[in-house]
Amino acid sequence: MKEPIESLNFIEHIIEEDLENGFSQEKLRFRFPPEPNGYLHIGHAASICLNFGLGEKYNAPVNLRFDDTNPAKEEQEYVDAIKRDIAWLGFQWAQECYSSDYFQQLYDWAIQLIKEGKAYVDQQSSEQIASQKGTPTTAGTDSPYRNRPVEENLELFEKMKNGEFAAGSYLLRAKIDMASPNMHMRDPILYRIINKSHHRTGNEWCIYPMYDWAHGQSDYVEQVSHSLCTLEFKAHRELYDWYLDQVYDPATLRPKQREFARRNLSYTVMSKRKLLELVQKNIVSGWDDPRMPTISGLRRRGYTPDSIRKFSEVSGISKRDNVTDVSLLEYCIREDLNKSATRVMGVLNPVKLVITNFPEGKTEILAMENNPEDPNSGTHEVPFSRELYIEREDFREDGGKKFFRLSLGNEVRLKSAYIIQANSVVKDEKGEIQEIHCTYDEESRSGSGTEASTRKVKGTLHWVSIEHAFKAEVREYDRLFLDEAPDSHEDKNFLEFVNPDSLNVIQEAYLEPILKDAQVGSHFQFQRLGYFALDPDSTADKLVFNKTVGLKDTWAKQEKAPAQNQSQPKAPSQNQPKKKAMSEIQQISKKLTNLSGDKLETAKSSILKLAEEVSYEELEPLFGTSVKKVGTRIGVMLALSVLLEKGQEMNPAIQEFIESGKNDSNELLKEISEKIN
RNA sequence: UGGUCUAUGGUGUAACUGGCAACACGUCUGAUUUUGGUUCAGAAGAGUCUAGGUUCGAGCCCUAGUAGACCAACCA
Repeated sequence: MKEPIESLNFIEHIIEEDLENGFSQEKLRFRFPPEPNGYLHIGHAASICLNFGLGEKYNAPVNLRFDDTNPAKEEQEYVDAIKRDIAWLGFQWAQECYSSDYFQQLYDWAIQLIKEGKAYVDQQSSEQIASQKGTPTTAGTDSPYRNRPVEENLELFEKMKNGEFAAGSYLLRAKIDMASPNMHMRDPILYRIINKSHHRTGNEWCIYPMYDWAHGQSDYVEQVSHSLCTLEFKAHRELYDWYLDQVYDPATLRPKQREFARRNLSYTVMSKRKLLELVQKNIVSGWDDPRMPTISGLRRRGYTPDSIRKFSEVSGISKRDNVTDVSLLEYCIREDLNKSATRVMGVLNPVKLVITNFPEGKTEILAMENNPEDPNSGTHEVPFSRELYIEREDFREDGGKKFFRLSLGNEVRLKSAYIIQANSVVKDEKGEIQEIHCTYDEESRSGSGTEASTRKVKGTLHWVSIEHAFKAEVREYDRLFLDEAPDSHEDKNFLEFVNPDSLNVIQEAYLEPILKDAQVGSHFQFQRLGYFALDPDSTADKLVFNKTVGLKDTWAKQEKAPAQNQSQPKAPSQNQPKKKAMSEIQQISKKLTNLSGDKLETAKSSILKLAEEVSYEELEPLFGTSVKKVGTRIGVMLALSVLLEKGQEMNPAIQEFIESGKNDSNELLKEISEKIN
């Protein structure tokens, strides 16, 4: 047996390489650096799992560092929420740090920069500075204050710090290169004046460092070895390094910034600004609305920490743009909950079922398995009686062959109870079914071991006893957006894609008695329906359950399929533009050399057919197809033969292509080329 | 239009110093099943954006294209 080689992501490759080059493992140190201006989402989970995962893997400390350099946006509420979420995910940070812890050090370094002539105080308006900055394609121009004497800079900066100037009136800028192709190097701002109270430093400061100045230096102070961030900071790296150069002491560790792609999830948005907008416009109930891709939303929805960590693990880390399918996230939570969730029964859309041969007033207590996946999970008691609720969708007067549920004259099993047969229905004046009357087989009780109890029946239904069930609210969720990538449309605002039916509230679901004791944080499988968790909105009088995710439902898929075919014909060709024919030929041709027998023949004939719609102008460029792509050359040769038959005149290019075909080592290509003339 | 980055089945990721393109989700069969769930067995689906080149051999190296992303906040 070969050990499967552990596959590393590119960050791990970098670390391994560093280690091989002599970097000592004890010096490895990471950090997760959120700005406390919003809640963490599933995209952050990727970064959290990356950094803390690396910490676990290499036994290295990981700091939680709040990047709190902007008192105008940041709040303690977010700090608390972020800490709660990371802890909930099961990670422990080595130290809780704040960029604001380093304000004094940062200030001292700034003074040093000024003294070295590497920073100056500017006093222009933001418009002036912006216009001097140039554009990505044109160089910027120097500020008139760029060469202010050191002494004057020192004096002004001192006054900035002392609060002698109005907000926005003065700035400290690094003196780098106004002509750099990297916009971030065009004399970036180090400090601005903000007259706001900071959540940690209060009114101690009125000048605040910018991200670039604070971030890299914070990494340095903490001696973070690998500073991982998302791709949009790639362009900042040059500045990160420049700042570091100014303060770096070779006796210490020098942090390195590396960038990876942020994780996107289909049918949702992943930017704090947009999530905030959903909250502020009351499109959702809050940051922790179960439809939100936030950690707190997922938690409330019923996702487990393990499922989110698993999702991050299987999603991986890379540098390309991505939109991960939500089905992967759903797979992760189903997999986790299948192993652990207690099985219970609840009916969401009830119809009354009367067992006419069951004694009136009698209650039978049945045992139901807590979890068939776990033999040690035991059973719990479920009351059974003459009048039950089952799901309305589980009955059809005439179900047909593929309907494995209850229909007139047919038998099904009631889960953990008896086998019943439907006999008649009672309808109201509108024709809607009010009651289903059935009879049960007294000998068939589940687990009784009788022959009748092991009888094969068409299906098994979940149910609740009307007398014993209690009412609860159930909230079902669908994707928040109808578009796979709602914020990827230049011409449309993401809010246009909000799914109006993302929340479905069932006021009166009927649940088995054991669920009265449900706790927030525990997970249940409502048999045949999905996984559910108690919502914190629950009160003693009224419980509220959130549907975390449905069970896989191949029946629903089957039922939907024919309808979809009607409304959305996915058939290509026909009304497609002509250009498609050529690319379709290329598509088919590619795999030609893998085919044989009938498959090869059908491929060839479809190429011949498609060739009817191809013009010589489209075909000719493909004569140059490289020799190793035999399949494509065969396809092109076939198409050529059709054109020639249709009267295409011979020319040197064609001649040459055919000759090359005749001399090819591939038999099929040879054969076709020779057939042409 | 300048700079930087990225391109591998429908989706997300692998493929170590070039050596039969792998895994997971999804999709489709079939078996098992007191959940149309789970589990099990299997299948389809990519010549790695295009065109050249180097090489015995290229997803990987080189050249030129193409497409997408990011960069001009006193945000992070």
